[in-house]
Amino acid sequence: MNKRPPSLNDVATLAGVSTGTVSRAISKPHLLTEKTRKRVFEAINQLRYVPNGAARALAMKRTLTVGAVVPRFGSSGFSTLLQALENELTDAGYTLLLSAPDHKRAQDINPIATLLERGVDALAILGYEDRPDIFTSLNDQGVPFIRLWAPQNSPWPSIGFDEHQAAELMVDYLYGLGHRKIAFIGGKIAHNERARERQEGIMLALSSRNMSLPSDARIESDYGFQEGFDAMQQLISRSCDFTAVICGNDYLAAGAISALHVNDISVPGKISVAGFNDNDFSAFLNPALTTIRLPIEEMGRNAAHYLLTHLDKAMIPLPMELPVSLVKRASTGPATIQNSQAC
Amino acid sequence: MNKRPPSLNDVATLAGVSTGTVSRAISKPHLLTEKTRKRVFEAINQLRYVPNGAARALAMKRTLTVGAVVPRFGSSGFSTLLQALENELTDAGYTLLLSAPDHKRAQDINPIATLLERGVDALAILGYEDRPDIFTSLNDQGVPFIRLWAPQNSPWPSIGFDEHQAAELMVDYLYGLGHRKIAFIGGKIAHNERARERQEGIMLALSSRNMSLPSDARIESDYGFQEGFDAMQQLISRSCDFTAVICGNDYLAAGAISALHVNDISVPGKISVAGFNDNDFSAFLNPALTTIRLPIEEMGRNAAHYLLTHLDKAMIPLPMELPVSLVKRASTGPATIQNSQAC
DNA sequence: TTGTATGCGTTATCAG
DNA sequence: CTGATAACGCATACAA
Repeated sequence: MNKRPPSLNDVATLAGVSTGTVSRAISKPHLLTEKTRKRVFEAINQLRYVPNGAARALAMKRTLTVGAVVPRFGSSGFSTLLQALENELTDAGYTLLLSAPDHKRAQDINPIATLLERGVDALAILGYEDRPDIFTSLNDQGVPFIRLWAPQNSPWPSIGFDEHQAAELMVDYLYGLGHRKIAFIGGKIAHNERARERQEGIMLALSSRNMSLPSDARIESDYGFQEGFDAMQQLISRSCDFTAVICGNDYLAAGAISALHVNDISVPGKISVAGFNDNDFSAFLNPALTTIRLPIEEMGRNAAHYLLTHLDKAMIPLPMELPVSLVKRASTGPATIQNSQAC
Repeated sequence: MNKRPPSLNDVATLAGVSTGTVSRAISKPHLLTEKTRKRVFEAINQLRYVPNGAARALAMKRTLTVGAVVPRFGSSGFSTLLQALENELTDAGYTLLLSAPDHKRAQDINPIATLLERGVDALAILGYEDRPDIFTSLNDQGVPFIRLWAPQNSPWPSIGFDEHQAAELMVDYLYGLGHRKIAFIGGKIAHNERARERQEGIMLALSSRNMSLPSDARIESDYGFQEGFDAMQQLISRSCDFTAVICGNDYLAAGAISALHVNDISVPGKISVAGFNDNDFSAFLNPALTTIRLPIEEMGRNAAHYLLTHLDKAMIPLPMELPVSLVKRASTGPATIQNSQAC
């Protein structure tokens, strides 16, 4: 017979005080006499009392929980982002409710609705570029939220960085090294705003330096080591005369480098490889690779700060005079070139 | 002025029915007349009603939420594991509450307590090898839980795989290739049960084949690309005469391979590299690397199934006659050798 | 099939 | 400083 876990009431009885006192002992200890406080905590420990979050949430109308929805996070830069977000939230006493349905499931269910039902005080959302109605709706409902890794032009509270600038940085760097024929292995842009912006940025940067990206020097593929390997094999077999390759993310880059090695093409001696660094930097610093360090952790931290600020505001019983849609775009540090030390 | 979000009551009034009816319309639609059901849902849509999870949880004594605690998950195999767990739980209508404090924070706070307060129906726990009291306590409290990636000998409901067997597989494979001098770059074993088991397994497998691991052929380092690179540089400079290297995880392996390349040592021509594959397989299949495919996703799926089964049991108003501590160890498929196709 | 009433465990308000 | 007591929003047993 599962005996019901101890409640505030049980603690109160054991300590010989009222429930109100126990509640205060937990949330506002300074309001109690040394003596009663001690009595209460003794009872709490004795019973191994654990507060019931649901009841608290119901009474306080706050759950101390923040929801995050991202498209998949196993092995992608998203996990780094989420980790940073989680760290900051935890420090502030919040917990992260996660929804990361992979592609197939994303259509069936509505992760945001699920999170809202569970009761989150705020939301961090990655993706949904094609669903502006969702943000409007959240705004109408007064749910604090922020878009993660968002496109530059988002009308909603967003955090992100300038992918175009990152692309420019990269092209600049290679140009400075003397490269005039540059190939590009990018991610699929169909349903990926980030991949799209990256490609766009590359094209712009190239053309502004009077270079072009012939179609046989460009490959669009899924992010992945094997895909990068295959793509590079293709590029080689096409024998167009590039001297540098830009890769849409670091998995592609790592794969590409391997392919070059296998073909006995020295890197960066004969061909330079540069890549956007979606994933954890320290774990992936390939000495043969020039990497654009993207401010991903900063993004997570800033997102958390924005949300927490917003939540604290909400705690003060004042109407939030700032319409969410006008909140200034939070910003991260700029992307920077990361030179490998080993080459 | 934040107008209070619509409640069951509001819906009921608008639809001209009672709260009980609305409640049933949502959870047990089949019990209602076509007509009233329709009326109710119209009201729901009109008001954009979203059920209040806290209230529901309070009334039902279940939160439809599962907590997971892992030590850090940005860029590690843990993210793959969590993704698999999340997928399965989502399909079953559950949501994942995540706690992944990095090392520093793990000491300050108690993630498990936090999760329990938030109200989770069950827990999936990775780590805590040195805190048996925690599991005892959870068991006493009747909280369904499972240990993830657990050591073989855990007395609690656990899921994991045989690291020794994986190590043996690896050594076997290299032995079959003719290697007799094998080096090992492993993770730090101090606070990492998995790293410890891996090293142990390697040692056992080697000695059972009359090979040894001289101390200058063994390096213990943090998991990471750069660390693997550095470790391999060291091994090379020590000029001991190994012909193969086993790496504790794939970051180390990737770094090691890079170092070999930089030193113009052909892989696997001159030196073979093999590594445990903690991370997402498809993203990391390095053609120059022989990899032990670890059943990580299976682990996540099985963990979810175990928990869900346990939860369903709990839904049936029967006492759980099975003491948790005697539940059979769930198992995953065996680890398998993954040959690279490109070499 | 639907309505009514009570309980779930806390917090918060208001007296004392 | 502490004790009653009324919400909080929903599920459910029971009554109609």
